[in-house]
Amino acid sequence: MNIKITLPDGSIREFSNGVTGAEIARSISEGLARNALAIEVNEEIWDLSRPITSDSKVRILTWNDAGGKKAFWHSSAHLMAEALEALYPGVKFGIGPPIENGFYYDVDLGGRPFGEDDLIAVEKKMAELARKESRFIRSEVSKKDALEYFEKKDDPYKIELIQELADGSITFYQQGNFTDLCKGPHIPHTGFIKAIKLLNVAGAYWRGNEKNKMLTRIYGITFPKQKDLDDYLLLLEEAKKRDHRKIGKELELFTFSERVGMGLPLWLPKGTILRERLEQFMRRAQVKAGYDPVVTPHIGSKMLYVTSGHYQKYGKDSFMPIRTPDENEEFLLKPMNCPHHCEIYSSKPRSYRDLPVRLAEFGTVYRYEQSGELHGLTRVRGFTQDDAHIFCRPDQVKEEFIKVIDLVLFVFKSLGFDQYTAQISLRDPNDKSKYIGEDELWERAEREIQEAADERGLKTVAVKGEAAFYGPKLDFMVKDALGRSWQLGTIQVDYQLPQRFGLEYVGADNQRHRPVMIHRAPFGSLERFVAVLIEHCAGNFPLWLAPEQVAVLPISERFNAYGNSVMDKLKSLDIRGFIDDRDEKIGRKIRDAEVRKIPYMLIVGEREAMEGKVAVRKHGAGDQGSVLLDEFIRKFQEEAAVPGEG
RNA sequence: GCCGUUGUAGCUCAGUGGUAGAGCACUUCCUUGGUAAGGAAGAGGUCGUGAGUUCAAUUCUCAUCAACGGCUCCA
Repeated sequence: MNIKITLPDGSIREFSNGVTGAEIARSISEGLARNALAIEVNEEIWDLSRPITSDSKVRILTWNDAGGKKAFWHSSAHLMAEALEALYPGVKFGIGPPIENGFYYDVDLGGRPFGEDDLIAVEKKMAELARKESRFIRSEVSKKDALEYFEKKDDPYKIELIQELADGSITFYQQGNFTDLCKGPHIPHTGFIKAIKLLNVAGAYWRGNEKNKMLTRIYGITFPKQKDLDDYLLLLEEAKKRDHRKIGKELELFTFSERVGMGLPLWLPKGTILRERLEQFMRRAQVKAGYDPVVTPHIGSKMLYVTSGHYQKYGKDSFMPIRTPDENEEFLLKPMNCPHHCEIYSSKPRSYRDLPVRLAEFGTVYRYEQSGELHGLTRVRGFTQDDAHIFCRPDQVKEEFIKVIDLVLFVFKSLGFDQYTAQISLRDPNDKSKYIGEDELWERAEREIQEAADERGLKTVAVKGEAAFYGPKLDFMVKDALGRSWQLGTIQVDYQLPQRFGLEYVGADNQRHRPVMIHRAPFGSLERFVAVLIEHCAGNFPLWLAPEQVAVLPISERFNAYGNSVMDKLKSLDIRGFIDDRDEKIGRKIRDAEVRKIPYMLIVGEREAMEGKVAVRKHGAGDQGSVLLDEFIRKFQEEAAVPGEG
């Protein structure tokens, strides 16, 4: 009896019942058969060797498919486990999944320390075992047999896992001398794994629970070709070079001080210029988009947060309240700006004609983050949000969403983030009790967010159950120059705060209505955004953002006077820069300016001084020849224009 | 918060149970040099902080703080 197999191109082929993925691949082409790692069967990923017994829609997966990589790395985790077992008999295994880049395995080495040398030894063993081309053999086992196997092996972690599985759904995979509880899928054999690198070791609690025993987590990555591994290691190196903490130090953008406190960034003069340029850019874009800037204090009465509900939910995780000496009133450092903005909204009666009201503030907020989570500028305890709250009628949500999406995309485009996606976080349809706000409002908002995103051609993934309890949201992810994803801006609908603060407007029907609130922050936080921007452009900021745009470099001290006159002229036009009038040779001055990533160097000597010219050198591009100073300024100002202006 | 690693000059890093060293940066002098490091001299550190062991601690032990790699968390 034959079965019908539908291929990705829509064509349907007949195969005999029990055909395997490997056979289907071979029927398509030898090349595909050689590169095939797994097969997607009706949206499930299977081993290539598993018989298909009913009409199915399939897709052969190779290294170029996410599913193929996943199987590859999952198999690599098993290979690592096999090597570990060979080298350290008695080792016990937790879980070993594939991750975004590679895989890990949590193991219990019985208290034995595990260091660099061990990583290399395991790597070697893995390579040796990979060459054996051991097949990954799937077998279905009964719960009883499964438990028996791991009891004999004395592996408490696997036993715990099996106990939670239903009988009849348990599968083992075996390759070489190693057998593991695993639902698969796996690549055909270990020989595909040609390049192996174990990256690092870290502690991780069994099942992520700190009450449990800490296991040793070994991270690794593998590739089908050595070249791929080399490229990946280069990428890691490049990422290290671009680390915003390193560049931030080198370019004197920001610093931290133990005396000030951890997670509290100090913006140095050059970093402040960068930050203020971004602020100004956003301020102007927001004025154009109909926002009203507001300013609110850094602290607020504890009652404000009791009203907002944040105190109840986060009070124990925030900085302790500040008490006044006389009345013993309590104040909190503000962890967000919305409650203050709600009070601004309710400072006077609002008519439906006034809506939407859009209140924007670069609000600095303070949140107590766990000490282990602090990281450069991306995770800090005090940061400034490019925050705004839109108070609108329910019928305006979609339109406002579209406007915010436009603003966010404008920001991304202006800063060179060409690749982005968005995640729509929706309610968990199985448990609506977790959320506040009326059903119809939710349904409408969720639908309208999707529509708004679609209308703007935004690539979105909708994830159910990820919404905040107070409303659905849209989060933006950008890909940086190295292909890494970062979560930046966010737009959130909120039904809760308007209710808690009793916000109202008078409708056309002369009745009181509750506005909907939209929280949004295109940058997210300036700190985090600057960090991402630094890593994206490797510290080579676009001209309009560069803290130092121009360096004037006199050939010798004899031309310092002319250099100064050039500098004065530039400064009078708000062009940022400095003159390097040190007693150094020109080669040295150029090198120093290049290292500092100054976009333009203006070299001035006898020839330039005579003719009122400057010799232009562009960072990273070299000598551009001499032009009249005015000519340079004209071109410079064109290039340095702030996006969205002029 | 938890586990692990680290902490020496402004930066990057050597080093030692007998109170410290390099390169770059800095200061001064020589040099006035045309597109990525000219030469010389000098200055600079209670070796993260506190305690303990020792005749003697930057070095060994413990505690503490911070950074880093993870885990957990994230309004």
